[in-house]
Amino acid sequence: MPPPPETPLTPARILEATEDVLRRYGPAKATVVDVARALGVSHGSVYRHFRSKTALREAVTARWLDQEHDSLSRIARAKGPAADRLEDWLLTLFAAKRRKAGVDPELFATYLALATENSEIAARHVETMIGQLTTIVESGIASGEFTMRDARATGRALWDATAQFHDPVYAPRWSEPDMDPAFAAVCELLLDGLRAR
Amino acid sequence: MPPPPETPLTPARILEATEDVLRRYGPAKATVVDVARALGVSHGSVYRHFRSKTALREAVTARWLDQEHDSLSRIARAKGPAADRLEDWLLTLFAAKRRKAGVDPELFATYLALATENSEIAARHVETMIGQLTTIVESGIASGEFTMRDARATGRALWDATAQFHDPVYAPRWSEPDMDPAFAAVCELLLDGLRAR
DNA sequence: GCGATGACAGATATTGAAATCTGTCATCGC
DNA sequence: GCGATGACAGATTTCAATATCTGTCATCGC
Repeated sequence: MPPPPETPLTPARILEATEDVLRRYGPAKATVVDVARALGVSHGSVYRHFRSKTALREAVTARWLDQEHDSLSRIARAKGPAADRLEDWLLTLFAAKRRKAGVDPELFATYLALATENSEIAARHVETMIGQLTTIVESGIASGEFTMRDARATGRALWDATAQFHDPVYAPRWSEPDMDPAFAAVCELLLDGLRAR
Repeated sequence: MPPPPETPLTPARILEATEDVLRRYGPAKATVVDVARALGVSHGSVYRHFRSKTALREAVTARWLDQEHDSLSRIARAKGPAADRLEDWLLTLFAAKRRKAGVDPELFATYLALATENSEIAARHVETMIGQLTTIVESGIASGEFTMRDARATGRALWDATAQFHDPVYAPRWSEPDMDPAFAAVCELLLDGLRAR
């Protein structure tokens, strides 16, 4: 542990340290005191920037989830047939979640904990995701590919129907061998359903 | 606690007592000693009929899950359009799960525990359910309503896509107000997908 | 003045000793 | 002979004492 460096204590530095601590100890063991120690400050100083330990965890998780949003929203707003973009979007989401669960298990566990507790952050993430699905559905309606009335209800239905492939509670199954065909089958069924309208 | 009645100790009586004990204490607190006490015998006698505590829990849960199978399989094998029967089947399944979660929370918790541990019993239940879905899909193919190649893969996809409405990990959400429209939206989407083929 | 500090109270987690439970089996009584 | 028993070993759970953590705030030093 280095002595306090002369850089000022900022929310960004605290988040960085929190992420490290969470990765090292996991959400069950990581403490605010650990974070302060990693930064070479007292834990009181951390509380100057974040209201509570929960707020810290949420800020880290929000940042972590945001990485995902960018590439997905690019797909959602791209050109081409809505059905193709939808499939691409779902596949990319599934791949990203699977990668995160494997590569960053402790941060993934943090996210799972938030999701289980019905955190505001998790709810917001879901809303963002459904919003992007809705965008794709709307563009499909605009282009005449789809004809349903309520794009948002359809976006939510797509989100619900693919829960197995993005809800963190299912992460333990994502490494099973038959997940890819299962995903493909659900995807195909849903796309057929959309085109039918 | 009545003294040992003169009835012989049978697996059926033990299951009955186990169910009572599970309902009273819940899966976390119920012990084999409790079951034996309820029957007025020593716990060694219970082990004469069931290999382990796990085997007991599984036998109780299997019996409990079987109640569901009958009415569902009647729907699966009934006459009429496959799409209607499928909707009926899914709706009945959802209603049954929701009812059990509310009326019998301790036995439901036992089932949830088994499902979480990847128990053989839970896997068998899933196979039975997918089998019934496959039956409906096959009858739809036979009647010309549907035209997909692989009925079983479709059955599995239907099961996966409706996980939110039957997987016990989602039970806490089943009492939320927007579950019924969400179910209807997913159902409609899936049925459209089937008819499209 | 202002951010940082560390002592503090109450809440939560850890620990280790004691109690209970699971599963086995030699023995009992009918 | 045969199902039932209860003592037993090892695993697991409980419980209470202890330690650590969270969140606050009066005080410090720059």
